[in-house]
This record gives sequence, structure tokens and C-alpha cells, in this order.
Amino acid sequence: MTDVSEPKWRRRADERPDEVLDAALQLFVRNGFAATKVEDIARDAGLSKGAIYRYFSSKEDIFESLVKRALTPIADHTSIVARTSQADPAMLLRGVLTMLSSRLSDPDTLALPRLVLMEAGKFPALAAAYRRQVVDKALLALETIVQRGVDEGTFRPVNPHYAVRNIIGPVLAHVLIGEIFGIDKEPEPIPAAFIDSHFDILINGLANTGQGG
Amino acid sequence: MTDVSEPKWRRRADERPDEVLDAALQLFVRNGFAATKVEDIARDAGLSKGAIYRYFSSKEDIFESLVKRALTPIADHTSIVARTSQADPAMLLRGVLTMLSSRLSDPDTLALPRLVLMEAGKFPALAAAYRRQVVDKALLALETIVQRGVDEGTFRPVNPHYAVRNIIGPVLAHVLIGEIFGIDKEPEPIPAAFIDSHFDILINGLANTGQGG
Amino acid sequence: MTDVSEPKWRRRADERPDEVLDAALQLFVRNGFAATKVEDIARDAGLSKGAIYRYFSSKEDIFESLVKRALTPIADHTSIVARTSQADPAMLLRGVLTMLSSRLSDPDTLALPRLVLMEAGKFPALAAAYRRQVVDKALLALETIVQRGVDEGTFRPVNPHYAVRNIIGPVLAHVLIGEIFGIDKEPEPIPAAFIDSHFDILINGLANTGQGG
Amino acid sequence: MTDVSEPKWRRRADERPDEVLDAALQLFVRNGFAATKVEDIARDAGLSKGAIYRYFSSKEDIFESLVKRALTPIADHTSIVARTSQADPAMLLRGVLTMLSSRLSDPDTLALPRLVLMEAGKFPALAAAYRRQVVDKALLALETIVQRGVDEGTFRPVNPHYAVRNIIGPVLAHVLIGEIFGIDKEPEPIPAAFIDSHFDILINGLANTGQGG
DNA sequence: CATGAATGAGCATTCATTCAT
DNA sequence: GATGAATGAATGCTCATTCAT
Repeated sequence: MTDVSEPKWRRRADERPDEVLDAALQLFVRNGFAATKVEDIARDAGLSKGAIYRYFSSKEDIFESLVKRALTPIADHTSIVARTSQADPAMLLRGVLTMLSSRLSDPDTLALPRLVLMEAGKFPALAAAYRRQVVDKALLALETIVQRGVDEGTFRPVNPHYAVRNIIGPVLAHVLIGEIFGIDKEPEPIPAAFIDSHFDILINGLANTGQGG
Repeated sequence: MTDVSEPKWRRRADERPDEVLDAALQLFVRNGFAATKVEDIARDAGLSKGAIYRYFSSKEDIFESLVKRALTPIADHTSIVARTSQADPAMLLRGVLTMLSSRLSDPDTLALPRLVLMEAGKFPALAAAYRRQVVDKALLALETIVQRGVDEGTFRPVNPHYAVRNIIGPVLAHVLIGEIFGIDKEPEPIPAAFIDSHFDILINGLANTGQGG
Repeated sequence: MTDVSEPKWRRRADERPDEVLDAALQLFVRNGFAATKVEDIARDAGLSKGAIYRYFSSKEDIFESLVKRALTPIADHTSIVARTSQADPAMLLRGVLTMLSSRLSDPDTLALPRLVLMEAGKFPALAAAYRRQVVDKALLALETIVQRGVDEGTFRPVNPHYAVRNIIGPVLAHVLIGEIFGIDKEPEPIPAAFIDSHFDILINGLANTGQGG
Repeated sequence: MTDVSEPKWRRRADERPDEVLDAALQLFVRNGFAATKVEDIARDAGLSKGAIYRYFSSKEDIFESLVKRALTPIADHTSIVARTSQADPAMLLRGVLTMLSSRLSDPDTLALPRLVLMEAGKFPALAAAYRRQVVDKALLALETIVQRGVDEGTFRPVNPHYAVRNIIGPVLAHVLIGEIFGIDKEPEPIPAAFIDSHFDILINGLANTGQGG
């Protein structure tokens, strides 16, 4: 993970913080914030305990930086919608599910939301920030897609705000059941058959067939 | 791993152990296991720090007892199925959703699953036990219902194992979005309109209308 | 110092704080606040590191309590003046010098003023409190005595505010020269010959002989 | 104990070491030795942390060099006496008081004695050296002046060793009261009125008027 | 039995000192 | 030489657990 052949340290103050955050994220997720020792983070990041404090002022600062780092690159809701405004809503949802499925199959991607979830009680402000800048934006983008489907008549007149929960919920449930409650097992990718099944049920539930509902 | 022969989490007819567990659960959920002090549990339970150790051998023992206490009263899968084997699967699902909705609106009911979720990394054996004895049984019961709908022709030939995620997922998503990421706010009951919406989409998605997806 | 024959601990929570303060005072004076380890205070006070924190919330709290403990029993200026308002001012000063001499010969009495002096830079508020409640009161009492001497014609019309420095200054100088700069040596009591000499010069300097000045 | 053969506190013709000592003195006085960080000294001296160690082997070395630097320029007792052996002892004392008053009004002059005082417990050898080479010489010079006054009949037959405490003590007391206990306030110069008052009382106390105490 | 004083291992954080660059 | 990243010993403080009373 860390190249050992090099001299004891290089002038790479700019890469260190990210390495620390990577190590911290893994440990925080595995053991929780309180049970993670700064020294362990340091060891996993390949530096000494004291060096951590050159980059972060405290263990809490590491946690906050972790969340902030995840907040920055989040695509804006409007940009998502712009990219998708022409496509068929059903196909868009299909794409969203596939993307969700692959993202959530990746333990590294899953790690931060899990961490925020785990420590929400201790860091409500950070959890709120995460919710606002990540969760709400994603939900809003999905709502917009559903709304367009309704407007175009492809979908029945469902409440888009609620309907997004039918889109992401089954995937979330699958992940929670399979990974969080079975955390000791190697994470398995989400099977395509499940995504097919979910999409099938979902799209039948949403589709405007001229009779249902 | 899990000693079933001796219910040590209830070794006295006393009320004390249960009061300790109740207090501990609240604190564990609010602050996490590591950040909860035994002294705080004692205070909230109305006894002295030392007295805790008369009932529990360690803080971990409190956590384990907490999970084990929740494991006992879970109805067996077969009993659920027996109770429900005559009813219309769609109506059964409607009932399940209503029940889920009210149970998950109750912070006290939600507390233990949240705790297990939060501390799964630290207590994988307990998380696995919880999953096996609670989660898997509930899922299996739902699967059975769906399977019966398929068998009876009410539902399209979906995969029941996956379909259960479409049943509970949206409710789970609603709770996660609303409560866990907004932990500082007073928990709001799950609105009936959402359950209606979810059931509407779900049942349309499952229903065998003669045309399918 | 601490009776070792007794059981490991007794229920004497009320005596502990004073023992801790006594130990802390010695160490603070010898090594300074920053260089004194809480563990050393604990050892000298005959208890464990952790037990310190049952009585004091931090090392700073120990310091503050030390100063506050010294502030309480300080005799009020008015009470001093009342007790002395009838006596001959010269004899009163003689008495003050004798008292000062014996008090300042006692390392335990000297310890706190020295500590406050040493740490005044780090704890200006405490130093100010000490000054207000101890130093200023003592100075004012002396001023009152001098003023009375002037009023009664025994002393020449000196400025009492300044004159008090001629009273305490030489004793202070003696102590500073002898003890603070020779801290490693056993402290010697202030010799009576010095007090005699000082009083002789002082009283001749103050006396209204009808010619001097 | 004190290596006199090699002035290591000035091992370079450079200005650097002196700048380091100047910066260190300010910080040591303000915060104490233990609470002063080498990095702060470096910043205030305008060089890097590592560079400090080119001039000084440790933080203690800086402290020692500080004291030693102050020891060198002290005029010898004999030279002082030589310079003053012809003048009137009373006038000499007046001059000494004026000089003392202006020197002690200067925070920079006061800094080192205060530092030695503060850290005497931690550096007894240095405090002793300071006492021997600075304090004792000054006291001896004063004693010689007083002795001459006694020999010439201007002063009463006081003990010169003790009498010096009557000379410097009041000024010391004034400074201690005003500056050390009021360290947060801007230092005020010693008022001439106080020096006048002190000299008036002192000289009346010493003067041989033909009647004595 | 209950209490809470006491313990001491454990951890976050600091900072003098070193040394690769 | 100079720099400042890195180290790691040191230390304040916490808290699960024990046990004298």
C-alpha cells in the first residue's frame, strides 16, 4: 500500500492528508470513531502518531475533513438533470439503478455514508451537512426525473417526493441486509438479477398502462 | 459463540437488569458504545456504578445482553406464516407496511436495530446473531407471502427473495433519510400518504394484470 | 508523611483535597507549574493519578484552588487596624517586622507567594486576585499605621503609601537574596540582628526628632 | 560548573545567537521556560526551528546561555568602588537609587532577573551563578559605600551588610508590588516622588545626627 | 448487598530533537 | 548551511473495573 523502498520520508506534505483520510475512513467504518486510535490511523497511513497532527488538529478534525472531502466533488443537482433532461425517464431510472448498484457494491464508496450514519449522533452538524449536500441533491435529481415521467404521461401521477424512496429503497435494503449486518463477510457485488427484478417491479408500479392504480 | 442455555441477561427476578438495559440502549444509541460511560448507565438506571457489575460482568456484557434480550421475543417465521396463510397476499403486504410504518415510527423500536447497525463493526458475532434471528426470519416470512401471491397468480412471477427488498426498502429509505440523517430533530411519524404511495407503486409493480412489464 | 500502616484507602474524601494541595504547592514551587506532573502530585499526596481528578478537574484547577485556599483566611484590613489602633505606631511596626520575619522564615508560608509570583505571567487573574485580597489589604493596614504615626506627630510627615515600602522592602530584599537565589540551600531563619538593624534605620528614618529631613 | 574558557553562547561572529537569546528571554519571561516552545523562539528570532540547534544544543542550553550572557558585562565590585570612592556616601546612595529606579523601570533590564527568579527551582546552579556574579557584587559595592559612610562618621554605626537591604529593599518592594503582581498592566516608570520619599526616610535613618535611635 | 473511592491502563495531544532533502 | 517533516517520549486526562467500607 505504501511503497517501502523509498527513504523514510519525502517532501510530500501535499499527499499525506489524503493518505491519512483514507486510512482513517477504513478504521472509522470498521471500529467507529471513538474506538479508532490515532496511532492506528498513523500506522495505516504510513507515518507516525505525531505527524498526523501536522495535517489535522485533532481526531475530530480528521472526521470533519473526511466528510468535507466527500462533499466537494458532489455533482450539482442541476447538472445531473441537465445531462438527463432529454432521455426517457424509465431508461434514466434504469441507468440510475445500475449506477447505484455498482457504486454501492464498492466498499470504498459505501464507507463514508456508513460512517456518517454511524456517527450521526455524535456529529449532527456534519451529518446534516452531508445530508444537505449529498443526499438531498441526489433525491432532488431523482424527483425531477420522476416528475418528468409524470408530466410526459409515461408514469402514473405518483408523488415524486415519495416515489424516489421506491427507487433507492430496495437497493438500500439489499445493501443493508447483505453488507452491514454481515460486515465480517467479503462484500459481494449487487447481483444484476436483483437490479433486474427491482426495475421490473418498480417500472410496472410506475408505468401508466391505462388501467392500474 | 452465543450461549443459549443460560439467559444471563435476566439472572434475577429483579427489575434491575432490565432497567440497566433500557438505560444502556438509549445511551448506546445516542452516543455509541465506546462513548457511553458505565457511570451514566448506572445513573440513568437509578443505581450505583458498582451495582451494575452485580448484574453484568462488563460493559460488553451489557451490549450482548441487550441484543440477546431482543432476540428472544421474535416470533418464529413459521408462526407468522401460519397466522397469515389464509389472507390475500396484497392485503397482507398492506398490513405489513402499516405495521412496519408504526413500528419504525417508534424511536424505542428503532433503537436496537440502529445500535446493532452502528456497532456491527465492533461486534460482528452479535450483528450476525441479530441478523439470523431477527432479520432473516422477518425476510423469510415476507418471502413466503410473496411466494404465495405468485403461486396463487395474484402476483407476477417475481423472485420473492428479491421482491421483499421492494417491500421494506422504501420504508427503510424513508426512515434513514428522515431520522438518521436528521437525528437532531424530533422524530416524525411516517406519513400515511407515503405508505399509500408506496403500496400503490408496489402493488402495481407486483400485480398480475395480464400484460406485465 | 502518609501513614502506611492503614488500609489502602479510607473514606476520607474530605481530607484528600487539602493533602493534594499541600503536595502540589511544594512541587509547583520547586519545579514550576508546567514542569510539575500530576502523577508526582498524586504520589506525594499518597493517592493515584486518577484519584486526583475526583477532587480537581484539571491541573489548573489545582493551582486555582491553591490560591483560593490561601485567600480565604486572610484577615481583613479593618480588623487588623482595629486590633492595633491604640498601640504606639513605632511599636506596632516593630511587631509587624517581627511577625513578617517569622512568617517569611517559614518555607511553607513563603511557598504560595513565591508560586503566585512565579506563575503570575501564566495566571494573571489569579495573581491579581491574590494581590487584591492579600497584598493590598496588608499594605493598607501598614499605611494606616504610618498615617496614624504622622497624625500623632511621632513620625515625620512622610507619604504613608510610599513609606510602607520602606517597612517591608528590606525584609523582602533579605528573603529574596537569601532564599530565592539560594533555593538549593536549607532556608535559614531571618536573623534577629537584621530585624534590629532594619528597625533601627527605619525608625530613625521615620522619627520626628525635631530636626532631620 | 560554569565553563568560562569558551563562550559557547557566542560561538559565531554572527548576530544570530544573540537574536535567539533575545527572543528566548522575552518568551521565557512571559510564559516560563517549560511553556516556551523552541519553535516560537525560532519564529521570533527570525530563523527556522532546525537552525536553533546550530547555535544551541538544547532548550536548556539557551537558558544557560541567556544567564551566562548576562554574567559577563557585570562590572567588578572593585571597579565600582574605585569609581565611587571619593564621593559623599549619601550622594552616592542617591545616585544608586536613581540608577536602580531607572534600570528597574525598564522591562528589558528586569527580564533576566525575573527569569532567574522564576526558574531558580529548575536551575539552581544557574541561579547560584547569577547570585554570585551579579547580586553579590552589587551588594558588596553598596556595603562598601555604607561602610565608608560609617567610617567617615556621616552614617551611624550600622551593620553595612544589613543596611544594603534598607537601600535596595524598598525599590524592590515597589517593583514587585507594582509590576510582578500587576503583570498584565503596562509597566509604569518608578515615580520620582517615591525615590525622594525612600531616600528621605533612608538617609534620615542612616544619618548620624548626634542623637541616634 | 450497595456504594463510590481508588486504581491504572489507555489514549489524545504536544513538542524537543533529529535528519533527509 | 537551512529547512521543516517526521519522530516518539512524555503527560494530562478518562473511565472500566475493583474492592474496602
